[in-house]
Amino acid sequence: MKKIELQDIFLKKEFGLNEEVSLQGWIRNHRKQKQMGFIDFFDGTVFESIQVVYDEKMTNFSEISGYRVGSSIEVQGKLIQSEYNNSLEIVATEVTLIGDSPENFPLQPKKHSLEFLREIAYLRPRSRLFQAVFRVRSVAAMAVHQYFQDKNYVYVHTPLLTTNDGEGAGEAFTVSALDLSKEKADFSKDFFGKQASLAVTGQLEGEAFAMAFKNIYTFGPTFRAENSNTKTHLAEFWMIEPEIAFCELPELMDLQEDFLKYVVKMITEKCASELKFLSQYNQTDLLDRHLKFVDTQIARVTHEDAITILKNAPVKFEFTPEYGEDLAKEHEKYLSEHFGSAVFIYNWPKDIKAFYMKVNDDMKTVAAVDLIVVGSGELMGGSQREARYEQLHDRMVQMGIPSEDLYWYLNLRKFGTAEHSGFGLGFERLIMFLTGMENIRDVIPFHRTPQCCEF
RNA sequence: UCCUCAGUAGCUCAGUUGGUUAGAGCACCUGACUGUUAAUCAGGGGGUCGCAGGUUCGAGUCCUGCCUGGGGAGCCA
Repeated sequence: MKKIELQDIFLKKEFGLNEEVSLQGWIRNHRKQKQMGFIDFFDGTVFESIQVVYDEKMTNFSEISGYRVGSSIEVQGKLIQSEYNNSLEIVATEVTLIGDSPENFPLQPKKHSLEFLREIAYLRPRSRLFQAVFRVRSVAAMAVHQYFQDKNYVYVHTPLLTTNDGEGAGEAFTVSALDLSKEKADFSKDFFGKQASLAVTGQLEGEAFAMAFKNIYTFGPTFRAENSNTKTHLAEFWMIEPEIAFCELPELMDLQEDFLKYVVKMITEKCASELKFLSQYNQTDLLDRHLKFVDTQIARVTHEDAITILKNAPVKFEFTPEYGEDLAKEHEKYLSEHFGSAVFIYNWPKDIKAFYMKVNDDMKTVAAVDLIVVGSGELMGGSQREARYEQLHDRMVQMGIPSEDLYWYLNLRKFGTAEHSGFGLGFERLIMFLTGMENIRDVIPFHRTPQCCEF
C-alpha cells in the first residue's frame, strides 16, 4: 500500500474514491463510541483535515479508542465519500500509534487564548489557526520572490554583521566575541577590531548593488534593540528591501503598489482554505477585503495635505497634528480609515526623516513615502535617495552620522551616481495585513521581543 | 521606558464586606451509547490561589516589593 499525504487527496486529487491509502499524521480530535469511533486527522500538508472512522471489528479497537488528542498515528484504510455527511473520510482497516500524547497535552480541541498559545509556541503550529497563518506566511514569501524574479531583479544577500554605525534605522544589538563575563568590553581587541552589531537594515549595501544591477531586492532577517512593546514591533523581523536605480519617487510608489497588490492577489488564489478559516476567526471577510484592495488605487497624499486633513477632521485628537511634525498613531489610524484601507503619505519634513533621503527643492521636505495601513501601521517606508555627493555629505554632518566610516556609501555618489529609490517592507506586518491577525507576535514562528527570547 | 489591567486545576473562568474542607465547564480516568464532528449522559481523580514578605485570631481576597502576560503611549518597519 502506497504511503500518501493529505495533499494528494485534497490538492493534487491523485487518489480517488475507494482506493486503499496509508497516511501518517496527528490526532486533532477524537470522538469515541461503543462500537466505533471518529478521529479528526491532519498531517499538515494541507489546511484540511480528514475524518478517520474505525469500528469494533478491528482487532485493536479498544486500544485505538484510547488514542489521545495530539498523538501521532499511522492510518491505513479506504478513501470514501461518506453517506452520512457527504464529505471525504477514511474507513480504517488499521490504526497504529506512533507517538503517544499524555493527558496534559496543552493543545486541546477548544478555543485557547492567543497569549496562551504564544507560551506554547513550539506546539501552536499544530493548531488550525497557526496552520493557516504560517501557510500564508510561506506562500507570501514565495510571492515576494516570484514578483521580483519575474522582473529579473537580483536577490542580494546583504550582511547581518556590520560595523556601520548609525544606519539611520534605530538601536542595534552589539555583537561581541569577547568573554564579557570576565573582561571589560574593549572592542579594539574584539573579533573585528571594532564594535560590531547586528544589521538594522541592508539598504546601504543594497544601494551598492543597485548601482551595478539596476534592480535588486533583499529579503532577510533584521534586528532592532529598541525597547518597543507594541503589537507591531519585534526585535527580530524579516524585511524586504528593493532598491532601483534611475528611479524617482512617483515611480517608486507605482512599484510599491503593484508589488503589494501582486502578493495580496497571490494569497487570494493560493490560500483559499486558510483565508476562509482566518476570516471566521478574525470576523472579517478577508477574501472580499483583499479583492477590493487589489481593485482599488491606493490614495497618495503629501504630508502637508495629510496634516490639513487632520486639522479639519471632526475628531478631537490627543496630539494636535502639526506641519513639520511626525504623525501620531491616532493620526495614522484616522488617515487610513479616511482613505479606505491604505494611503501613501509622501514628502515628509526633512528633520524627522533619515539622512540618506533626497532633499526636495523646497529645502524643507524629503522625497520619502510611508504606506499606512489599517491594523498594520506603517507597512512600507521608502524614499528617493540623495544622489548628490555634497548634499549627502552635508546632511550626514548635520545629523551626526560618521561620514568617514561610511566613505564607501558616499563614494557611490562619486563613481557614476544616479537617482535611485527603494523601500523597506516589514514582512510580519504584511502577514498581519494578509491574515487579519492583530498581534505581530502571532505571525512569526518564535517571536523575539523585550524580555522574551524563548524557544 | 511610561501609564493601565491581569495572574486561581492541563485549558477557559467563577470565587460576595477577609471567615468552615477553594468551585464549574472542557481535558483525563471508569462506565453507558449503532454516525459522531467543540458528540452526549452518569460517576471519579486532579490545586505551592504567579513569587517573597507584611497586616490579622484568620488572607485566593487587604498592603509592599518582585516576576510574567495583555492593552494603550512613545521609539520604529
